[in-house]
This record gives sequence, structure tokens and C-alpha cells, in this order.
Amino acid sequence: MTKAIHVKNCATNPSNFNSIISIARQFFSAVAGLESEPEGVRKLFGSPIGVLQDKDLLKKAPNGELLVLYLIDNGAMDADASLYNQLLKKCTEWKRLKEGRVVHEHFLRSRFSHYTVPNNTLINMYAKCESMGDARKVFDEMPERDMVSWTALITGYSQNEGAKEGLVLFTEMLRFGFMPNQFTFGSVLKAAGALESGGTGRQLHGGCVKCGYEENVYVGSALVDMYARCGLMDEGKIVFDKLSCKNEVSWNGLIAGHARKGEGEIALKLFCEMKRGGFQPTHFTFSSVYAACANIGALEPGKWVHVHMIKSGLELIAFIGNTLLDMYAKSGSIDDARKVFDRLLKKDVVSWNSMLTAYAQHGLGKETVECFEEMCRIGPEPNEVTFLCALTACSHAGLLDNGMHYFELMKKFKIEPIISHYVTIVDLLGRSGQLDRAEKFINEMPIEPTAAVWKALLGACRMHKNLELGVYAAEHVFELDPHDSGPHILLSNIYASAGRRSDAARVRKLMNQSGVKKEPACSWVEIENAVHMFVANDDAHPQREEIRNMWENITDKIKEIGYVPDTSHVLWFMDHQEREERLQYHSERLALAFALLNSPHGSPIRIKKNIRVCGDCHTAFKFVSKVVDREIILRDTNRFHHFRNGSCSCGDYW
DNA sequence: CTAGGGTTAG
Repeated sequence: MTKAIHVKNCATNPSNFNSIISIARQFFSAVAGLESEPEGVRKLFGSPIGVLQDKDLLKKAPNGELLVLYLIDNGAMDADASLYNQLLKKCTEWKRLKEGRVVHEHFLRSRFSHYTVPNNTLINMYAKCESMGDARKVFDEMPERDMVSWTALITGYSQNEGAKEGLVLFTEMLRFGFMPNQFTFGSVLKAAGALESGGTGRQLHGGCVKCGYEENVYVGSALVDMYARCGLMDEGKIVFDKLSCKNEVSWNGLIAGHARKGEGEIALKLFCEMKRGGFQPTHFTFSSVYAACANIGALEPGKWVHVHMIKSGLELIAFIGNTLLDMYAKSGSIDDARKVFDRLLKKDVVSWNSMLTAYAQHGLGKETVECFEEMCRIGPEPNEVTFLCALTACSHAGLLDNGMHYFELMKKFKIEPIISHYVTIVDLLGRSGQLDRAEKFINEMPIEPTAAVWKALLGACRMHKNLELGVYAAEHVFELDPHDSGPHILLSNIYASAGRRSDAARVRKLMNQSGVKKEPACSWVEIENAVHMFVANDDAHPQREEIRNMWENITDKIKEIGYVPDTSHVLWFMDHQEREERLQYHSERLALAFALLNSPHGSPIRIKKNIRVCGDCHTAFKFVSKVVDREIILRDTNRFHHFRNGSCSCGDYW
């Protein structure tokens, strides 16, 4: 407030200025072209005004505030419509809602308050400051609206999680007879994409064609992105190919779409095409491509893209670094993940969370604890995802006490646990064999347990062979989520391992009758930049004979050093020999045999599987790692298993 | 005055 008084004194002393307005004008034209805001202020106001000579005050006061000091100086303010507009634009650019409101009030009292253009700017200002209620109010109260008014409001909604409102407004706009332009289409397409509404998107696409905007880069890119978000990649590709003038954004929309769909190979291929076409990949591109590589566990291609990024000179900021870290972690290279983490220019909360997730996936307990505690000391404030990551990591590493302690710690950080935190704690207790405690924990939860909570308990019952509690948990899962095949299989396995074959059969039958489908298991292995996929009992593979021979060979060797097949993981109704036969050709075994045949001796073997590894394969892999003296890294849906010299990093605990 | 693309958990 003292500042205001100073300025007021200055303002009432005309010998210092010609007018407040001319100063304000200069202020803007000068500041707009200057590097740092305080520097601009100093240059402009360095000598004549007392308060502005105070350098400390000057440093603390950004331009927006200084400006407002002039504006609230009542009598001195006599702006024209274009000055109001400039002021509002600055407030928008700097996202300064408070100052924007002051200008708004002043504007309302002026004789220009009915002018359409500054009102449009006001709508945009409030929208960019995430204050849609205010934006709407301006829109409703302005006497005359044009197409820009509608577009600014629609854009505001589509950028502030108001896709539905945006689309409703769009139809209303058409009813009032306003023609949408390329800006309008860009925004409504974004809204349709956010709602994943392909039907709406196609209609809008028709509108774009009619109005001749289909090949506008902005509209075209928005179309590509809209189709990508609706999962309609083919239609997106058609629009993309038609674009005579593409840019990075068009490419990114396409690449990100495939990355989101888990189509990593296509995303990588497009990345190459983009570069060949002479387009410079941006932060967005790299971020998507790394996510795509992480998804398919493609370490070598990921490294190759990383080299491109280093060559292109892009800095390792959090937004790309986080996905890069995640890519290395999910591709099995935890050391590279840590290196990226250490080299990040600035770590944000997602960086720490990603690092904790990496440790969780690899079951590294000591590192988890160190990382979390370092974060509490020197890092950003942990959020609810942080605790999820840390709790999952404790669960995967068998750190029961640490996990329970972190759960208690959430209170200190004033973070209310959501359902996923409870799921993780049930998992933590259950894995540790504390089944009764897990059950008690569920009963005492302050929120209603979901299917996921019971599923965690069921999984623990399978692990610790607890039939009675397993049945109880399964009943809850069936009731809450009848379409998931996982619980049926788990329960059937629990029955089978307890020798209750007829019950196991009953559950299987129930599953088949209710139309619940089991996801077909498959595994991938990467050999020299090519990814090879295997399904169980694959007879169609060109190398099937060699793979079979190799595996039989290996089986003989591991049996010599103590491997005994455990057939309780396969369907009970086959006879014993047939079961053993079946087990021989689980997809991960085929992938392993293939890798042994086709990769250089001594190099690590990286296999990925789409469901959890079965217990018998896990045992077999441990023996194989010893017999062939190779490191085998297996990624399943849950985590990584590093097999080395006869044991696994998960400590048989997954 | 109004437009399009990216990250962590389960």
C-alpha cells in the first residue's frame, strides 16, 4: 500500500510526467521488447519516480503490479479502448488474474465498456487464468458478441476441462448463425478428442471440409490429434497424408497417438520418417517416442533415439528426462535410468516419482528407501503418487515395516489416502504373509473396498496357499468385477494346489460360461533391433524345431542340477505327462530358447511378457541362468526379474 | 481479440 501512496504523490505532481497514460504506454512498448521485466522497469522509471528508485522494491515488484499501481490511481486514469486491450493482453500473457480484475473493473466504469474487442480479450484473459466462471459472465453480459467472442469462450472451455460445455456452445453458436473459423475448429476438435468422441469428431471433420479448413495446418493437426485420441489412427493418417503443409505438431499428433495405443514400433518408424522429412523433433516428440519405447521395452531403439536427442542439443529438462528415465527403467536398464535422474537439470516431483517407480519395478529395496528419504530432505514435496510409488516399491522389495511407516507418514504431509493406497497396503501385508492383518485392514478401511482391494488379497492367498480366505476374497471380486478373468484363474489355481480338482473345474467352467476371456499369453524378445513375438505352444515359427531341441537340451541340463517341474500351474485335467509337455512351451520359454539360439554368447537376454510369469517358468529360468551363465531379464506386467547365477532379484517374491 | 502436440501410479 505504501507503494500506491508514493505513486499517487507522483501522479498528482504533473511536473514529473506528461500523463500516467503515456507512461503506461511507454511501459508496455518498452517492456515487450526487453529481456527481463525488472530491467525494463528500471530503464523506464529509473529516475523520476521516488518509489521506483528503490531498487529492492523494484526487484520485488513485477511489471503487472507496478502497472496496477498506476491504474488504481483513480483520477489519473483515462485510457482509451486500445490501452485497456493492451493492459488486458499483458495480464493474460503474465497470467495475472488479480491485476486483470482491477483493469476489468476500471474498464467497466469507462465509456468503452460495451466495445466488443476488449470484451473478447477479457474472455480470453479469464480463460487463460483458468477462471471460466468470469469468462462466461463477461460473455453473457456483453451487449454485442461476434464470432471471436464465441470462439474465445469455446476455446476457454476446451482448454479447461470443459469439453462438453465447449461443444454445446458450438452448436449454439451455429444456431445463432455465426460461421466458425479455423480457430473455432481447432478448439472444438480438441474438445471432441478429450471426450474421445469419434462420432462428434467425424461430424466436425465434415464441417472443416465444408468450410475449407481441412488442410489448414492448425485444423489438420487438430484433426489428426482428435482421431488419435479417439483411437481412430487410420482416419488420422488419411488427414495427415492430405496435409500439403505439415509441421512438427502434425507429426507429434500422429506419433503420440501410436505411442498412447502401445504401438511402439509404428511410433518409432514415424519418428524416423519425420527426421527424414527434415522436421526437427521437439520435446513433445521425444517425450512420446520414449514413452512408446518404454511401452514395448525397446532398449536399443530407445538408446538410439536418445543419441539423436543429444546430437540435436535439446536440454535434459524434466519433461523429456522423466520419460527417458522411465524408458530405461521399463526396458530393464536401471543403471541408465539412475544416470538420467542424476543428470536432470531440474528434478520435479514426477522425476522423483519415476525414479521410485523404477526401483519398485526392479524390486530394489535399499535404493527405494534412500531415494524416498533423500526426496523428503532435499526434493519437492511428495504428492499422493509419490506415496503410491514408494508403497509399491516397499511391497515389491518385501519392506513391510518401511511401507507401513510411509503409509502413516502420509498424515504428516496432509495427504488423504485414496483407494489405490489401500490396495497397495493390502498387497504389502499380503505378500509378507500377514493375511489376517490384511483382512483386518480391509475391514477397517474408512472407504468402501473395491474389486482391486479384494484382488490384492486374493493374489496373496494364491501366493501363500490360503484356500479359505482366498475363496472369501474371490467372492467379493466376482461380485464387484465379474468380467475380469484374473480372479477366476487365481481361485482355480488355489483350488488346484489344494488338490480340490472338482472345485477348480467348477470355477473354470463358470468362467467360460460367463464369457470371461483369458488374455492369451505372449512374450517378446529383442535380438539385434528386431522384436520377436511368441505365443504358448507356437507351432508356426520357422525355427520351431531348433527351438524345441534347444529347450529339451536345456531341460535335461537343469534337471541334472535339481529342477523339478511344478505342474500345478497348468490345467489340472490333462494327464501328468501332457501337463509337463504343455509347460515346456510357455511363451517365455520359447522366447528364451530363441534368444539362446540367436544372440551372442554372454550378452544379457531381455524378455517381456504380457501377463505375470508362472511359478514354474520362474524356477526354470533361475536354473537356466546358472547353466548357460547368462543374465536373463524378464519383464512381466508387474515388475522385472533379473535372473543371475541361479537366483532371481525378486527373491521369489512377486 | 480467438487455434493444434508431451511425463510418473494401478
